[in-house]
Amino acid sequence: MRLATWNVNSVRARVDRIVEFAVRESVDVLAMQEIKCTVAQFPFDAFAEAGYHVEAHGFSQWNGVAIASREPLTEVETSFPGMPGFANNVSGPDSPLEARALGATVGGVRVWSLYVPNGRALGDPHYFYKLDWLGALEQHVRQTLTETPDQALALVGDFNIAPTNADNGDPAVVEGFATHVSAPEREAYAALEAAGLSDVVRPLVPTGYTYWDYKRLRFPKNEGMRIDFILGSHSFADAVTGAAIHRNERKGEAPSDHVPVVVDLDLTGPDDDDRPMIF
DNA sequence: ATGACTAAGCCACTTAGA
Repeated sequence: MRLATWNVNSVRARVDRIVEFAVRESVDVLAMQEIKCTVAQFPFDAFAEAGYHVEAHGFSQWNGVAIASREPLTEVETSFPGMPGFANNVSGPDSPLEARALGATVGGVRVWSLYVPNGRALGDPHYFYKLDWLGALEQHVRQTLTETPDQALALVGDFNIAPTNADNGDPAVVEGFATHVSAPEREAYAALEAAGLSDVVRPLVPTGYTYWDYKRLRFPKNEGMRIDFILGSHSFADAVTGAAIHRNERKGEAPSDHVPVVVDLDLTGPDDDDRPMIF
């Protein structure tokens, strides 16, 4: 199975480009973030013509997540337990939920397409919302992997955190003055790893950014950030056979500011033929 | 000068992204 995640920054503005990529790269499951439309506005037909089922979740022009898959998606959820909402600068369990999470099962893998809140600025209500949101996500991962430790679980998407200084090449994003690189955000990311997940791309693709700001020639100067990740439980990580960051998707006509991140999985499990026969 | 991209909607300005 080939699984990809991509913050597409409006699915309607570049649907042809997205579907062409999925077909060209033989992507089986494509998790998307920032679809920037309602479910009613989603261009399902273009995906269906290319052989993809789609589950989409979006309320408005803001946020929105989706998963396209060649095989049908089951057990679809539009939030994880405890996920806080946000409206009118108030976050918490009583605020309306935003369209930032979509969970579905395919090929035995539980996939979450996630668009972690941006945070806007250090100290902004949205920043505390981001930290609360990540804390609830960690709790969900912890609970899932306590109940079913061998579940192939993947959290994929735009985490809006550069976990190390090497993941930030944008000179405007300065530690101590900007979101994405603050200690609490990095601690929230580390807590996901402590809960039993690992970045399955980094061992195979140690360097490279996944996002470049549209402004100030960030892409030609390669002043980007690595903020889009595929985090997997041990069963998922053990099945990974390859990974890629498709930097070329930042080029050309009307690109997203993010590029796709892809992993290949061998989910057939241990080969019985390799084991000694015991009578 | 801290600005100068992009997308969507109450569409010619505002909000949001990061």
